[in-house]
Amino acid sequence: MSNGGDHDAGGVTQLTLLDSFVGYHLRRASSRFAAGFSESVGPLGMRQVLFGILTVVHDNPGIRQGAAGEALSIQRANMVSLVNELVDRGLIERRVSEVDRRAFALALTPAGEVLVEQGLERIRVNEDALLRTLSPAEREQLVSLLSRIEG
Amino acid sequence: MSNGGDHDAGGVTQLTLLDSFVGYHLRRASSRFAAGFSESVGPLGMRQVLFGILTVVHDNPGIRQGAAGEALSIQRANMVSLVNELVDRGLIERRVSEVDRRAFALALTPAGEVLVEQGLERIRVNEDALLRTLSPAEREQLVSLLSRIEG
DNA sequence: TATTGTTATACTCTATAACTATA
DNA sequence: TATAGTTATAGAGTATAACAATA
Repeated sequence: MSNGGDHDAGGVTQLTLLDSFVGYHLRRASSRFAAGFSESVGPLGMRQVLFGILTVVHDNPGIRQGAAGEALSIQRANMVSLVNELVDRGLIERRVSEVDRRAFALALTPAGEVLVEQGLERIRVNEDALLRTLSPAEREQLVSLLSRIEG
Repeated sequence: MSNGGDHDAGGVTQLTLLDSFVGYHLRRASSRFAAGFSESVGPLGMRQVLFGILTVVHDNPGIRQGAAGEALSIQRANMVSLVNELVDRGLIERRVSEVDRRAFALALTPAGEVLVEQGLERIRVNEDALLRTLSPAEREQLVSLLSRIEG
């Protein structure tokens, strides 16, 4: 049948060009994990960025707002509303630093600690599901390769 | 010196919790590659999404707009303005499909073909730079591991 | 009825520039 | 003069719902 040169509607879409690029696969895999995060941790009212901030503050109690953003590659200007959101929800305590009155020292509240623990558990379950096709060794290798190209 | 419990300003920020998660590393690596893409291909007026569409159309001349979006996980509604942009810039030709008059058949214009070639070359250079710390075998392994967790 | 593309809309993430208060 | 945080704003990616034309 002539289809006037149109692409075969029943055919498989080719991705030859994109397939050879690492950036393309990173983009797809990352977006898949982001979707999994939304499904599993979203019901706790958490987004990836917000949870990232919580964990950094968990690991570094009293950290300055700017330093927390720096660790996560979030710009100062964008940290403001994100931290506000966490403070408003009672997950983070923000007080003026005693060593530099320009700065804020961030710490988790008890509610914040609880939410971090709940989130971690859900992320673990989610990642185990998404990575089920990889052996533990392959999974380690993936993390190792990725951390070597992060910067 | 007492700092009232504040985080040591000169200390290294810990990322213990995040570090164990694949999703976190994917997010960082992907964002690094996206920045590299912007730097190298951005001057051609290309963004990752737009270039993705061009390559899919290149690989599948006459493909329906919706099928192209599907291959890239772009929703129908969001394809409209993206394809408009490419058509307005003379990179893609959009004509009513001869086999289904509801659909558009997409194809690259000569200018689109040229831009794809230019873009591919720049992406190659960029990826070689970002992946310089990996051996060819490790690079292949990374792509292989990533494609196994994409879907 | 189902599907293709469209419009309208909203939320989030990211980026820049100009401002304030403290250092 | 430089730094920490703020405000305002704009661009881009992504998501949903309702609609018209066609199958």
